[in-house]
Amino acid sequence: MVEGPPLRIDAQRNRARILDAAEAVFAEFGPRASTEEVARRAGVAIGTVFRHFPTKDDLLAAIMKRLLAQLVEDAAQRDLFAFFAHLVAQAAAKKTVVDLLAGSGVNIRLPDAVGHLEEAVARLLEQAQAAGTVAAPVRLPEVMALLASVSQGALHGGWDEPLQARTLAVIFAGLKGT
Amino acid sequence: MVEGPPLRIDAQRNRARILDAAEAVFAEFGPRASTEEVARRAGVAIGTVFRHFPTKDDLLAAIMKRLLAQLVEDAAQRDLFAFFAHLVAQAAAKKTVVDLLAGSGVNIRLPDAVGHLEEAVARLLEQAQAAGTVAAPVRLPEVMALLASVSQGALHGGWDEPLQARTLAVIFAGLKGT
DNA sequence: CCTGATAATGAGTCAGCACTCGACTTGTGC
DNA sequence: GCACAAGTCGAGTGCTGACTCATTATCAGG
Repeated sequence: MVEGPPLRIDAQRNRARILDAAEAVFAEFGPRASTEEVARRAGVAIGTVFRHFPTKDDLLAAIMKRLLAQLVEDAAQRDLFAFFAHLVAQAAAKKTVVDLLAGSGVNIRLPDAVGHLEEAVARLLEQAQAAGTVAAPVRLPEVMALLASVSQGALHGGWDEPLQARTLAVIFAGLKGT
Repeated sequence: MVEGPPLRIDAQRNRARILDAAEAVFAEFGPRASTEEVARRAGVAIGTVFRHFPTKDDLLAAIMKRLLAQLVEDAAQRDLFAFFAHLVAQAAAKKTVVDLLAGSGVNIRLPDAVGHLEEAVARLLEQAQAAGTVAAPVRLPEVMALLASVSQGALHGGWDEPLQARTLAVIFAGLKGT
């Protein structure tokens, strides 16, 4: 993360446009969408995309980082159950995050960004256990696993709202324990 | 499913080899693996693969059908909980089934094969509810959703055995109800 | 302004992969 | 055996998509 001299303002603007376009495109078509499509939607030549992100994976990594940061913020504003529901509801709209949470496909490692999300969820878990809405023996790893699973499922399965609710109900009951 | 005249025996043998190779290759690399690799591992020229399966999707569909049939059989020999555990344990070894259960990526429709699996799971669910190990209000769709989710999660997350157990414990508790 | 550095452009390169097809080989019925 | 349909072979085709680079346009400091 070495910072050279600051970017020229047109470069900053393009960089931002590219990130926005990439987020939209990858959300719509998944990570397999072409870089050209991103460039087109950003209103920029393809060379420009590669000047800012030398590799497609770099571009992916950049938007993942943004999306994860967003998730951390979302987590801070909800309790554990609401966060689950939020993730599921958003899953379809955010193919990319979900795919990342799953570590699927692309060659990306964002250990610290994921770490921050884990911390946020850890806090929610503590609160829930303090409030007695989640049983004591439940630990963070299985909560993360369930979050990842359920968002994957929701994404690929295209669950409708009632199904979301019923599936989450089972998981919530499980977290609460007997 | 119109059957022409029976295949020559060498053709039958090659067809079987191709299916086996495809199952192995796609399990290892996912559906993105190249058809050439399948041909290589089957010890067959690429043209032969395409003679038997005019399209890559046809090949995918064929092995999916086999794998689903296998799953139905597995289901018949277990109770619902054991079947969950079985799926999770196998997930990593069977990228393809899981991806199919999810309907992800490839253009395949195998409605009846999936239907059979649903029937099998429905039977397990009935039994479990009769035995009181699953709460009455739980319905088939959420059970299927959980199966799909958890196998996705296990696949992409690379869970180790203790994590599998703990995650399943939460879900089982949820199914059993309060 | 002017000028050097910085950025944008987009046609072009290269590699991978699904799929084709004409030449060749092999099983099969007589 | 023989003839011919059925099957196999694998180099070739076309397309897609990541990435490059010489040229051109734009910014920023003096």
